[in-house]
Amino acid sequence: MTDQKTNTGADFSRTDPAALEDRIRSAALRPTRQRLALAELLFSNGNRHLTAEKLHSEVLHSGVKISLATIYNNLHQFTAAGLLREVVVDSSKSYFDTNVTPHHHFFHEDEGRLQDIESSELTVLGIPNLPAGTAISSIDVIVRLSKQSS
Amino acid sequence: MTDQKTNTGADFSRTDPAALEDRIRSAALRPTRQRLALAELLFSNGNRHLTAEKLHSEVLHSGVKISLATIYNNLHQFTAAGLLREVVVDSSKSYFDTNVTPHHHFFHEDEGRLQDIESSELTVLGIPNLPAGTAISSIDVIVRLSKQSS
DNA sequence: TTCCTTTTTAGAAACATTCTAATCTATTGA
DNA sequence: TCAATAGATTAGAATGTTTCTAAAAAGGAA
Ligand SMILES: [Mn+2]
Ligand SMILES: [Mn+2]
Ligand SMILES: [Zn+2]
Ligand SMILES: [Zn+2]
Repeated sequence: MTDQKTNTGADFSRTDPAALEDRIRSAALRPTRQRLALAELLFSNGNRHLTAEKLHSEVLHSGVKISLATIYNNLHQFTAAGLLREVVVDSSKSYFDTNVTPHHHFFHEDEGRLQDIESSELTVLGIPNLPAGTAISSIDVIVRLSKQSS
Repeated sequence: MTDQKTNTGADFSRTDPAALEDRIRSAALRPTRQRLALAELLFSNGNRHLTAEKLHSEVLHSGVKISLATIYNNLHQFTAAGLLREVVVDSSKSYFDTNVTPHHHFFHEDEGRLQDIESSELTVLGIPNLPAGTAISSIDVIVRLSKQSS
Protein backbone atom coordinates (compact mmCIF):
# COMPACT_ATOMS: atom_id res chain seq x y z
CA MET A 1 0.00 0.00 0.00
CA THR A 2 1.28 3.43 -0.79
CA ASP A 3 1.67 6.37 1.43
CA GLN A 4 -0.90 9.06 0.76
CA LYS A 5 1.78 11.47 -0.43
CA THR A 6 3.71 9.08 -2.68
CA ASN A 7 3.71 9.97 -6.34
CA THR A 8 5.66 8.63 -9.26
CA GLY A 9 7.08 11.85 -10.61
CA ALA A 10 7.92 14.93 -8.61
CA ASP A 11 6.31 15.71 -5.31
CA PHE A 12 3.44 18.06 -5.93
CA SER A 13 2.45 18.26 -2.29
CA ARG A 14 3.64 21.82 -2.06
CA THR A 15 3.60 22.87 -5.65
CA ASP A 16 4.15 26.55 -6.27
CA PRO A 17 1.75 28.42 -8.55
CA ALA A 18 4.29 28.58 -11.39
CA ALA A 19 4.70 24.79 -11.42
CA LEU A 20 0.93 24.32 -11.57
CA GLU A 21 0.78 26.75 -14.44
CA ASP A 22 3.48 24.81 -16.30
CA ARG A 23 1.59 21.59 -15.70
CA ILE A 24 -1.53 23.09 -17.25
CA ARG A 25 0.36 24.66 -20.16
CA SER A 26 2.10 21.36 -20.91
CA ALA A 27 -1.36 19.86 -21.39
CA ALA A 28 -2.02 22.51 -24.05
CA LEU A 29 -4.56 24.20 -21.82
CA ARG A 30 -4.81 27.81 -20.75
CA PRO A 31 -4.05 28.56 -17.12
CA THR A 32 -7.33 30.21 -16.26
CA ARG A 33 -8.31 31.22 -12.76
CA GLN A 34 -10.69 28.27 -12.56
CA ARG A 35 -8.20 25.76 -13.87
CA LEU A 36 -5.51 26.92 -11.47
CA ALA A 37 -7.86 26.60 -8.52
CA LEU A 38 -8.79 23.06 -9.57
CA ALA A 39 -5.19 22.09 -10.26
CA GLU A 40 -4.16 23.31 -6.84
CA LEU A 41 -6.77 21.15 -5.12
CA LEU A 42 -6.01 18.16 -7.33
CA PHE A 43 -2.24 18.24 -7.62
CA SER A 44 -0.94 19.89 -4.48
CA ASN A 45 -2.32 17.50 -1.90
CA GLY A 46 -0.85 14.09 -2.70
CA ASN A 47 -2.78 11.36 -4.43
CA ARG A 48 -6.51 11.92 -4.36
CA HIS A 49 -9.70 10.18 -5.45
CA LEU A 50 -12.51 12.64 -6.02
CA THR A 51 -15.98 12.82 -7.50
CA ALA A 52 -17.04 15.87 -9.50
CA GLU A 53 -19.40 16.96 -6.72
CA LYS A 54 -16.70 16.63 -4.04
CA LEU A 55 -14.27 18.71 -6.07
CA HIS A 56 -16.99 21.28 -6.72
CA SER A 57 -17.79 21.65 -3.04
CA GLU A 58 -14.09 21.89 -2.14
CA VAL A 59 -13.42 24.61 -4.64
CA LEU A 60 -16.49 26.58 -3.55
CA HIS A 61 -15.39 26.31 0.06
CA SER A 62 -11.98 27.61 -0.94
CA GLY A 63 -13.72 30.77 -2.08
CA VAL A 64 -13.51 30.33 -5.86
CA LYS A 65 -16.83 30.27 -7.71
CA ILE A 66 -16.83 27.66 -10.49
CA SER A 67 -19.81 26.13 -12.23
CA LEU A 68 -20.34 22.39 -12.18
CA ALA A 69 -20.10 22.32 -15.98
CA THR A 70 -16.58 23.71 -15.70
CA ILE A 71 -15.68 21.05 -13.14
CA TYR A 72 -16.75 18.33 -15.58
CA ASN A 73 -15.07 20.03 -18.54
CA ASN A 74 -11.79 20.21 -16.70
CA LEU A 75 -11.92 16.73 -15.20
CA HIS A 76 -12.36 15.36 -18.69
CA GLN A 77 -9.69 17.60 -20.20
CA PHE A 78 -7.21 16.64 -17.47
CA THR A 79 -8.08 12.97 -18.01
CA ALA A 80 -7.58 13.27 -21.77
CA ALA A 81 -4.21 14.89 -21.09
CA GLY A 82 -3.16 12.03 -18.81
CA LEU A 83 -3.11 14.12 -15.65
CA LEU A 84 -6.03 12.14 -14.19
CA ARG A 85 -7.59 8.75 -14.67
CA GLU A 86 -11.18 7.70 -14.13
CA VAL A 87 -11.93 4.81 -11.76
CA VAL A 88 -15.20 2.91 -12.04
CA VAL A 89 -16.36 1.54 -8.68
CA ASP A 90 -19.87 2.85 -8.34
CA SER A 91 -22.57 2.56 -10.95
CA SER A 92 -23.95 5.99 -10.22
CA LYS A 93 -20.94 8.28 -10.08
CA SER A 94 -17.40 8.62 -11.42
CA TYR A 95 -14.23 8.93 -9.39
CA PHE A 96 -11.16 10.73 -10.71
CA ASP A 97 -7.74 9.62 -9.53
CA THR A 98 -4.65 11.85 -9.44
CA ASN A 99 -2.40 8.77 -9.39
CA VAL A 100 -2.07 7.92 -13.06
CA THR A 101 0.44 5.12 -12.66
CA PRO A 102 -0.96 1.56 -12.98
CA HIS A 103 -2.28 0.53 -9.58
CA HIS A 104 -5.26 -1.02 -7.84
CA HIS A 105 -7.76 -0.10 -5.13
CA PHE A 106 -9.46 -0.86 -1.91
CA PHE A 107 -12.98 0.54 -1.98
CA HIS A 108 -14.58 1.26 1.38
CA GLU A 109 -18.18 0.60 0.46
CA ASP A 110 -19.73 2.26 3.49
CA GLU A 111 -17.81 5.52 3.00
CA GLY A 112 -17.54 5.55 -0.79
CA ARG A 113 -13.77 5.98 -0.40
CA LEU A 114 -10.94 4.65 -2.57
CA GLN A 115 -7.48 3.72 -1.28
CA ASP A 116 -4.50 2.84 -3.46
CA ILE A 117 -2.86 -0.55 -3.68
CA GLU A 118 0.44 -0.26 -5.53
CA SER A 119 1.12 -2.47 -8.53
CA SER A 120 4.33 -3.59 -6.89
CA GLU A 121 2.30 -5.24 -4.14
CA LEU A 122 -0.56 -6.88 -5.98
CA THR A 123 -0.15 -9.32 -8.87
CA VAL A 124 -2.77 -10.70 -11.22
CA LEU A 125 -1.80 -14.14 -12.54
CA GLY A 126 -3.42 -16.33 -15.15
CA ILE A 127 -5.22 -13.94 -17.46
CA PRO A 128 -6.58 -16.20 -20.22
CA ASN A 129 -5.62 -15.73 -23.86
CA LEU A 130 -7.29 -12.61 -25.14
CA PRO A 131 -10.21 -12.89 -27.53
CA ALA A 132 -9.02 -12.43 -31.12
CA GLY A 133 -8.67 -8.85 -32.27
CA THR A 134 -8.50 -7.38 -28.77
CA ALA A 135 -5.80 -5.77 -26.68
CA ILE A 136 -5.70 -5.00 -22.96
CA SER A 137 -6.64 -1.43 -22.22
CA SER A 138 -6.27 -1.76 -18.44
CA ILE A 139 -6.54 -4.24 -15.61
CA ASP A 140 -8.56 -2.98 -12.70
CA VAL A 141 -8.60 -4.79 -9.37
CA ILE A 142 -11.07 -3.53 -6.80
CA VAL A 143 -10.99 -5.07 -3.34
CA ARG A 144 -14.35 -4.09 -1.88
CA LEU A 145 -14.34 -3.64 1.87
CA SER A 146 -17.24 -3.66 4.26
CA LYS A 147 -17.20 -2.92 7.96
CA GLN A 148 -16.06 -5.94 9.92
CA SER A 149 -19.04 -7.88 11.23
CA SER A 150 -18.67 -7.60 15.01
CA MET B 1 -12.38 -18.93 -19.48
CA THR B 2 -15.67 -20.67 -19.04
CA ASP B 3 -17.98 -21.98 -21.66
CA GLN B 4 -21.09 -19.88 -22.06
CA LYS B 5 -23.31 -22.67 -20.80
CA THR B 6 -21.22 -23.70 -17.80
CA ASN B 7 -22.86 -23.13 -14.44
CA THR B 8 -21.96 -24.22 -10.97
CA GLY B 9 -25.18 -25.88 -10.00
CA ALA B 10 -27.61 -27.62 -12.28
CA ASP B 11 -27.87 -26.81 -15.96
CA PHE B 12 -30.66 -24.33 -16.41
CA SER B 13 -30.22 -24.04 -20.15
CA ARG B 14 -33.45 -25.87 -20.81
CA THR B 15 -35.31 -25.34 -17.57
CA ASP B 16 -38.93 -26.39 -17.56
CA PRO B 17 -41.54 -23.97 -16.24
CA ALA B 18 -41.99 -25.93 -13.02
CA ALA B 19 -38.29 -25.64 -12.19
CA LEU B 20 -38.35 -21.90 -12.79
CA GLU B 21 -41.36 -21.63 -10.53
CA ASP B 22 -39.53 -23.56 -7.80
CA ARG B 23 -36.54 -21.29 -8.21
CA ILE B 24 -38.72 -18.24 -7.67
CA ARG B 25 -40.63 -19.80 -4.77
CA SER B 26 -37.39 -20.76 -3.05
CA ALA B 27 -36.51 -17.06 -3.05
CA ALA B 28 -39.74 -16.37 -1.15
CA LEU B 29 -41.22 -14.63 -4.17
CA ARG B 30 -44.51 -15.23 -5.94
CA PRO B 31 -44.35 -16.77 -9.37
CA THR B 32 -46.17 -14.05 -11.24
CA ARG B 33 -46.50 -13.93 -14.99
CA GLN B 34 -43.91 -11.16 -15.17
CA ARG B 35 -41.44 -12.87 -12.87
CA LEU B 36 -41.69 -16.13 -14.78
CA ALA B 37 -41.03 -14.37 -18.07
CA LEU B 38 -37.97 -12.66 -16.60
CA ALA B 39 -36.70 -15.85 -14.96
CA GLU B 40 -37.00 -17.69 -18.24
CA LEU B 41 -34.88 -15.12 -20.06
CA LEU B 42 -32.38 -14.93 -17.23
CA PHE B 43 -32.02 -18.51 -16.12
CA SER B 44 -32.74 -20.65 -19.17
CA ASN B 45 -30.04 -19.38 -21.49
CA GLY B 46 -26.71 -20.07 -19.79
CA ASN B 47 -24.70 -17.39 -18.01
CA ARG B 48 -25.73 -13.91 -18.98
CA HIS B 49 -24.70 -10.31 -18.33
CA LEU B 50 -27.57 -7.89 -18.86
CA THR B 51 -28.54 -4.31 -18.25
CA ALA B 52 -32.07 -3.45 -17.14
CA GLU B 53 -32.81 -1.89 -20.52
CA LYS B 54 -31.56 -4.91 -22.44
CA LEU B 55 -33.70 -7.26 -20.35
CA HIS B 56 -36.67 -4.96 -20.81
CA SER B 57 -36.32 -4.94 -24.58
CA GLU B 58 -35.87 -8.72 -24.67
CA VAL B 59 -38.98 -9.36 -22.62
CA LEU B 60 -41.03 -6.95 -24.72
CA HIS B 61 -39.85 -8.65 -27.90
CA SER B 62 -40.86 -11.99 -26.41
CA GLY B 63 -44.40 -10.62 -26.29
CA VAL B 64 -44.79 -10.05 -22.53
CA LYS B 65 -45.56 -6.48 -21.50
CA ILE B 66 -43.66 -5.51 -18.36
CA SER B 67 -42.94 -2.02 -17.05
CA LEU B 68 -39.39 -0.89 -16.52
CA ALA B 69 -40.13 -0.40 -12.81
CA THR B 70 -40.93 -4.09 -12.57
CA ILE B 71 -37.69 -4.98 -14.31
CA TYR B 72 -35.75 -3.01 -11.71
CA ASN B 73 -37.82 -4.37 -8.83
CA ASN B 74 -37.16 -7.93 -9.92
CA LEU B 75 -33.48 -7.47 -10.72
CA HIS B 76 -32.98 -6.15 -7.22
CA GLN B 77 -35.12 -8.85 -5.62
CA PHE B 78 -33.27 -11.58 -7.50
CA THR B 79 -29.97 -10.00 -6.49
CA ALA B 80 -31.00 -9.83 -2.83
CA ALA B 81 -32.00 -13.50 -3.05
CA GLY B 82 -28.59 -14.45 -4.46
CA LEU B 83 -29.90 -15.45 -7.88
CA LEU B 84 -28.03 -12.55 -9.54
CA ARG B 85 -25.08 -10.35 -8.77
CA GLU B 86 -24.41 -6.81 -9.88
CA VAL B 87 -21.19 -6.03 -11.78
CA VAL B 88 -19.85 -2.49 -11.87
CA VAL B 89 -17.91 -1.76 -15.07
CA ASP B 90 -19.55 1.35 -16.42
CA SER B 91 -20.19 4.48 -14.42
CA SER B 92 -23.50 5.08 -16.13
CA LYS B 93 -25.35 1.77 -16.00
CA SER B 94 -25.52 -1.47 -14.01
CA TYR B 95 -24.95 -4.97 -15.32
CA PHE B 96 -26.58 -7.99 -13.72
CA ASP B 97 -24.81 -11.34 -13.90
CA THR B 98 -26.53 -14.73 -13.71
CA ASN B 99 -23.25 -16.37 -12.69
CA VAL B 100 -23.20 -15.85 -8.93
CA THR B 101 -20.06 -17.86 -8.24
CA PRO B 102 -16.90 -15.84 -7.56
CA HIS B 103 -15.30 -15.02 -10.91
CA HIS B 104 -13.80 -12.19 -12.94
CA HIS B 105 -14.43 -10.46 -16.26
CA PHE B 106 -13.20 -9.29 -19.57
CA PHE B 107 -15.02 -6.12 -20.56
CA HIS B 108 -15.20 -5.34 -24.25
CA GLU B 109 -15.22 -1.57 -24.05
CA ASP B 110 -16.36 -0.95 -27.60
CA GLU B 111 -19.37 -3.28 -27.32
CA GLY B 112 -20.20 -2.83 -23.63
CA ARG B 113 -20.05 -6.60 -23.25
CA LEU B 114 -18.88 -8.71 -20.31
CA GLN B 115 -17.24 -12.12 -20.60
CA ASP B 116 -16.47 -14.44 -17.70
CA ILE B 117 -13.02 -15.38 -16.47
CA GLU B 118 -13.30 -18.28 -14.02
CA SER B 119 -11.73 -17.98 -10.58
CA SER B 120 -9.86 -21.20 -11.23
CA GLU B 121 -7.91 -19.48 -14.00
CA LEU B 122 -7.10 -16.08 -12.57
CA THR B 123 -5.33 -15.47 -9.25
CA VAL B 124 -4.85 -12.26 -7.32
CA LEU B 125 -1.71 -12.35 -5.19
CA GLY B 126 -0.41 -9.88 -2.64
CA ILE B 127 -3.46 -8.14 -1.28
CA PRO B 128 -2.07 -5.91 1.48
CA ASN B 129 -3.20 -6.25 5.08
CA LEU B 130 -6.73 -4.94 5.35
CA PRO B 131 -7.36 -1.63 7.06
CA ALA B 132 -8.46 -2.18 10.67
CA GLY B 133 -12.12 -2.92 11.17
CA THR B 134 -12.74 -3.99 7.58
CA ALA B 135 -13.46 -7.29 5.85
CA ILE B 136 -13.37 -8.20 2.18
CA SER B 137 -16.78 -8.07 0.59
CA SER B 138 -15.58 -9.08 -2.89
CA ILE B 139 -12.57 -8.92 -5.18
CA ASP B 140 -13.41 -7.73 -8.66
CA VAL B 141 -10.94 -8.01 -11.50
CA ILE B 142 -11.91 -6.34 -14.76
CA VAL B 143 -9.65 -6.81 -17.75
CA ARG B 144 -10.70 -4.01 -20.08
CA LEU B 145 -10.31 -4.81 -23.74
CA SER B 146 -10.15 -2.47 -26.68
CA LYS B 147 -10.04 -3.33 -30.32
CA GLN B 148 -6.54 -4.28 -31.39
CA SER B 149 -4.75 -1.33 -32.98
CA SER B 150 -4.17 -2.48 -36.55
C1' DT C 1 -5.29 47.08 -29.05
C1' DT C 2 -7.31 43.71 -32.25
C1' DC C 3 -8.76 39.39 -33.53
C1' DC C 4 -9.45 34.75 -32.88
C1' DT C 5 -9.86 30.86 -30.13
C1' DT C 6 -10.64 28.71 -25.87
C1' DT C 7 -13.13 28.72 -21.71
C1' DT C 8 -16.80 29.52 -18.65
C1' DT C 9 -21.47 29.62 -17.52
C1' DA C 10 -26.61 29.07 -16.52
C1' DG C 11 -29.92 26.56 -17.60
C1' DA C 12 -32.00 22.98 -20.30
C1' DA C 13 -31.77 18.31 -21.57
C1' DA C 14 -30.64 13.58 -21.31
C1' DC C 15 -30.34 9.37 -19.06
C1' DA C 16 -30.53 5.67 -15.71
C1' DT C 17 -32.65 4.69 -11.64
C1' DT C 18 -35.90 5.16 -7.75
C1' DC C 19 -40.15 6.63 -5.69
C1' DT C 20 -45.23 7.19 -5.14
C1' DA C 21 -49.53 5.78 -4.78
C1' DA C 22 -53.11 3.56 -7.08
C1' DT C 23 -54.52 -0.81 -8.99
C1' DC C 24 -54.12 -5.60 -9.49
C1' DT C 25 -53.02 -10.46 -8.24
C1' DA C 26 -51.50 -14.59 -5.65
C1' DT C 27 -52.21 -16.99 -1.63
C1' DT C 28 -54.53 -18.56 2.29
C1' DG C 29 -57.77 -20.23 5.17
C1' DA C 30 -62.75 -19.64 6.66
C1' DT D 1 -65.49 -20.79 -3.17
C1' DC D 2 -64.47 -16.43 -1.71
C1' DA D 3 -62.95 -12.79 1.25
C1' DA D 4 -59.17 -10.82 3.28
C1' DT D 5 -54.46 -9.63 3.14
C1' DA D 6 -49.93 -9.16 1.74
C1' DG D 7 -47.24 -8.87 -2.17
C1' DA D 8 -46.61 -7.26 -7.02
C1' DT D 9 -47.21 -4.27 -10.94
C1' DT D 10 -47.71 0.00 -13.04
C1' DA D 11 -47.62 4.91 -15.01
C1' DG D 12 -45.77 8.70 -14.27
C1' DA D 13 -43.29 11.89 -11.33
C1' DA D 14 -39.03 12.68 -9.17
C1' DT D 15 -34.08 12.26 -8.42
C1' DG D 16 -29.17 12.48 -9.19
C1' DT D 17 -25.46 12.57 -12.27
C1' DT D 18 -23.68 13.96 -16.43
C1' DT D 19 -23.87 16.26 -20.94
C1' DC D 20 -25.41 19.75 -24.09
C1' DT D 21 -26.46 24.49 -25.82
C1' DA D 22 -25.57 28.88 -26.87
C1' DA D 23 -24.13 33.16 -25.33
C1' DA D 24 -20.77 35.89 -22.73
C1' DA D 25 -16.07 36.29 -20.92
C1' DA D 26 -11.22 35.76 -20.95
C1' DG D 27 -6.59 34.30 -22.74
C1' DG D 28 -2.98 34.82 -26.08
C1' DA D 29 -0.62 35.97 -30.48
C1' DA D 30 0.81 39.61 -33.05
MN1 LIG E 1 -16.90 10.56 -18.50
MN1 LIG F 1 -28.80 -0.97 -7.55
ZN1 LIG G 1 -5.82 5.36 -7.04
ZN1 LIG H 1 -19.89 -12.91 -15.04
